[in-house]
Amino acid sequence: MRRFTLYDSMTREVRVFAPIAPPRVGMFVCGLTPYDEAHVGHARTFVFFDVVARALRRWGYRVFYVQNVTNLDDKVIARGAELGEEPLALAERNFLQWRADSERLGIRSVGYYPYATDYVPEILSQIQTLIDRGYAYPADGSVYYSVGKFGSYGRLSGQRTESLRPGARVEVDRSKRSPEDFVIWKATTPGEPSWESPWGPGRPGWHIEDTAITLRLFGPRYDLHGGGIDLIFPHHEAEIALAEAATGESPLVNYWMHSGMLNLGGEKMSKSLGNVVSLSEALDEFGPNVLRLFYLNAHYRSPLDFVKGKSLEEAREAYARLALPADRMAGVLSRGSGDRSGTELSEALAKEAESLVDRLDATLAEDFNTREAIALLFGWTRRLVAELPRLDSYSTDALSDLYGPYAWAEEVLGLFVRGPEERAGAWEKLVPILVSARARARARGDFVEADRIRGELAAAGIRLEDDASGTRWEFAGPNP
RNA sequence: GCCGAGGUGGCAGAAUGGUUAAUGCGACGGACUGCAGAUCCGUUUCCUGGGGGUUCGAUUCCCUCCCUCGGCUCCA
Repeated sequence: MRRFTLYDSMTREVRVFAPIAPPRVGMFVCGLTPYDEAHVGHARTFVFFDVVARALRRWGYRVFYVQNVTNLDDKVIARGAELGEEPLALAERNFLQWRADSERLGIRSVGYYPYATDYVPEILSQIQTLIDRGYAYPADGSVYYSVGKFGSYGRLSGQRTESLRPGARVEVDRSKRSPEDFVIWKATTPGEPSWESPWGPGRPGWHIEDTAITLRLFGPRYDLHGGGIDLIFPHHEAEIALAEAATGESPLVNYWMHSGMLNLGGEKMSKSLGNVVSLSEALDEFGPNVLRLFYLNAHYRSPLDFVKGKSLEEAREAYARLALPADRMAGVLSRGSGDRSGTELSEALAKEAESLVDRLDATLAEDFNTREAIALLFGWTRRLVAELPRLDSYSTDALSDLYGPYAWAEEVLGLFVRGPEERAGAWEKLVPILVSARARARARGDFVEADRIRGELAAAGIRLEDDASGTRWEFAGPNP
């Protein structure tokens, strides 16, 4: 297992990671509330934690990555009412859309997506325990957590309850004994999905679902908890209070990681501000590689600015440059069947490729510095551009060695993902026929015909490039 | 008001107690081209929000102020 460090939001310092029961790592990240489509801001967080899980696995840890789904809450119910859709069905629909999008984005590291509503028995028993221990009280059919009872409340966020502004953004609930208390079981009104409970029909509050899930799956303590930085208060604070009060064990989580927000024009991207760009939309236009490069091109804790019509366009240019040698090599390797003989790599270059992979791991192992890793990859691309003209002459082994740093990025960063059509055989046979027809047209000076062929191919997503050695072709546009 | 994260070139965005402060985008000039594109070569740019302190030396550590963003009880 490789040693690595990460910034722990609880201690506010960079710490060496040590799992409770190596090589196993329990990792929990707060997922979506699927009351609507996911947007490019959500995806930043999940791409980052995907990289964390990928890296840990590469480094020898056995990661069980759980990401919950808040498939029922006020927003889901409200949106359902708006659309005339059953709340749970609405959540299911949006969640499946999210799964499809995250699949396209290359997020495949999550082992389990538990639904909040599948953990109602665990939630009810945790609530009972909290009541028995004096940390929670029923009122008007709901149950509230008594924040004042939990001594270390506020440790993660640095918030002191006395300095909070009750009702700053959310209306104060009159059934609470104290304004900082939060609901863990919510009495339902007729027509809403509900479960029987000792306190009457109701549904789970937001904060408690996560601890019910992690207590069940990981036990009272686990290794890593992640989420957007906007969740620190109150959500993560509440998780700590709920779990530690219920189990009597501390700390609930050994390492807290929070990723920065994606801002749009300096503001947080959110539905209420109406400045969202949906993830599906962005994927359709730019593909996963461009999006991932854009996200990972900043440090995960920094706020990142998203400028519509600019950010992803820039990332697309940058990706095109970064991927040029990688795509060429992948093309050469996939076209041939079996091992090709050819020029072998000079020892110096082979060594360079190998040591670069080490440096990439080392860079990422320092609090997941994806930006530095990408800068190193650009360096490799610069290095290989010189090899471009003679790429075809290298042996399979040599090409694999040269591809090493890109393979690393593919494994850990999820870049250089290629879609199935790039491997589809038909194009490989048909495009060269058209390319040679165009070459003949050019040779006899019929540029109208030559440009027509190039134009038609471009429309079909095939880009032609002429250089000294002839005409190359490749797939243009976003990779799916 | 309180808590937290940030403030680096035209833009995005890294890093470091000490030579030219990375990388990418953009722009400009040149090579190449039937044209285009890609590519190559070259040029272009920040003394790191303001002030003070520590130090031989700070952009980096400390203090203070300003600004931006997030949170302040169901936001990734």
